[in-house]
Amino acid sequence: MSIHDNILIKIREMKDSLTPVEKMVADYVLQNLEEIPHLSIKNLAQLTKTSDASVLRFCKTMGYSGYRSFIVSISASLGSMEEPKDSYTDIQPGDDLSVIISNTSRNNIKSIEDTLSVIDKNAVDRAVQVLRQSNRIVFFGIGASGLVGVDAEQKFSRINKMCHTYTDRHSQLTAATLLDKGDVAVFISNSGATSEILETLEIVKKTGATIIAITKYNKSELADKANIVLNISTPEVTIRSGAMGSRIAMLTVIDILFAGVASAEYKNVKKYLTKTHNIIASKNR
Amino acid sequence: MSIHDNILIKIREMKDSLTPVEKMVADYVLQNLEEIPHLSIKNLAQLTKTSDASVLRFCKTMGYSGYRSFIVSISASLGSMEEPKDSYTDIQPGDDLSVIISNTSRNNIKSIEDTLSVIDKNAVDRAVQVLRQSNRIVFFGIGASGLVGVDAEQKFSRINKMCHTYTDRHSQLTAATLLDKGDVAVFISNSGATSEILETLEIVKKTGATIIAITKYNKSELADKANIVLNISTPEVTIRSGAMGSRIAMLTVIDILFAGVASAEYKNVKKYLTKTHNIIASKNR
DNA sequence: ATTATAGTGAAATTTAATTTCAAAGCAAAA
DNA sequence: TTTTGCTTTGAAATTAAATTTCACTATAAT
Repeated sequence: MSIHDNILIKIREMKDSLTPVEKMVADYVLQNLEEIPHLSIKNLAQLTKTSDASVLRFCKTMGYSGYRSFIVSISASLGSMEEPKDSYTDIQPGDDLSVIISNTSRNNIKSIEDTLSVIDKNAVDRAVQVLRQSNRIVFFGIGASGLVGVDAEQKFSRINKMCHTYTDRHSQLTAATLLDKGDVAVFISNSGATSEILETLEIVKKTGATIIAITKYNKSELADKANIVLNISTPEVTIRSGAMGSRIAMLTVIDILFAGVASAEYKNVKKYLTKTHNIIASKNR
Repeated sequence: MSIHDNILIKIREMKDSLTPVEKMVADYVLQNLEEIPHLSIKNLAQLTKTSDASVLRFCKTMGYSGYRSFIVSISASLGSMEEPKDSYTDIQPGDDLSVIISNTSRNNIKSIEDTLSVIDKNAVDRAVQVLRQSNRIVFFGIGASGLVGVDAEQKFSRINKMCHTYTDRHSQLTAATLLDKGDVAVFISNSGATSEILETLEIVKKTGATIIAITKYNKSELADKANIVLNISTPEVTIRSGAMGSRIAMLTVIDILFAGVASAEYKNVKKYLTKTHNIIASKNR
């Protein structure tokens, strides 16, 4: 039994196959995880209104060799439970460079981690289906989000998907008008409230194209009107530091979509990827 | 004493103020961390060729109330030690979507973490100085790296730095010719061997502008010829999945440079950031 | 040389963990 | 309904572990 198995999960899983008294112990343990390691078996028996023999039986049933190794395992699980994640840390004036380096990196990492935890797997699934079946894909994004769109275009082009990115109001409006039922419009906007994006959104709505939104986890007009919403989590420290985290999260969502499509259509996609990779490699000799 | 204090560190710190016998125990514990939680105090006394009383004294000296709570703390520390980080994982055809989601995210996270560990703080320091003192900054990158350059341009523009990005061979060559002593050229290239980039590099070399390279940790012509090299670490699974990780690492390096410059010049920079933020916000009402 | 003092382990004591066993509960069979 | 066999349970007995006490040793200071 590995040290990294979380005991909480294990207890919950086993709970159904426990005897009534064992279940009482299980419940108490789950409710009072933190204090368990400091209790003696007798203490725990009293607290659960059972007997020490029953507590020990519980430990054995859970697969431990005795009370001691049960305690050890609980402690390890407690230790591995993520410590209260430090929140995003804005860069302060005059910060030491090594602090800047580590904070910046950590913020970016956290942005990915948090996105992973808010993203709706089901929505990703639908998005991948829609992208696969689409005639063509257009990406809409302004500013930093526009860059994410360009990145997406580069990726999806490599597997021979018809796609294009529009990064300014004018071309977005034009492109939006020309969309059709079988098309997919991917809107990329952290706030979900960028005025240009909303303008374009209105027009796309009328065309019947499927709308995918990549936007922060929050109510927004964009999120409301999209057919599929892919949420990202982003640091709230963007004001001074210039929207650093959100691109990273957005790019990760793009990566996921791309990987989802590429993996599902691997047979076809493989030859494209090899070809596009080779041409670039040969040019770089 | 928090559960999240790492005991290894604590023992090492205290080691000097321990008695000889206690030190023997400390050494054994450090050498055999994993097995300690399963030993009784008598076992440990035998293994360290001391007595149970001494082992207990050791625990007390370390600040624990007894052997039991010492064990609990060791277990917690063991639990919190990061499990062996899995390496980059390529996406396989037909992978389950949730696997794709988590692998993609993890690869991106790992790319940042690894970059953090290979990056040379000193080089970053010099890069920040150079960027601050420069008349203007130009970014050179092709393809995905070009996007990173554009991102950098967006950022540095916001703090009123003269800068521009060139993403194709033609405009790069043109811009390179016009560089001067006080200028900085930032080359962004994962391989460090992109032919267009090397062409441009030759020209920049002659102008006397300072050359910063953002490139993977490896020998390369670019790394050789640059004045300052900022290394990134990138997954080696790029062939099929389309250079996913490296952008993220590159963007993080850009973030670091930007934060470094912005933090050092905070007084001036603050008003720019506020202004640029406000104008965008007001437009989005 | 003598006296503190800190460090140590053996033995004694206390406490905790484990095992054993008999009683209680309960369901299926007679 | 009663009997039988099985499971569950806690009290008591046993064993093991942790803690305390205390006397001995070595070393440094007087």
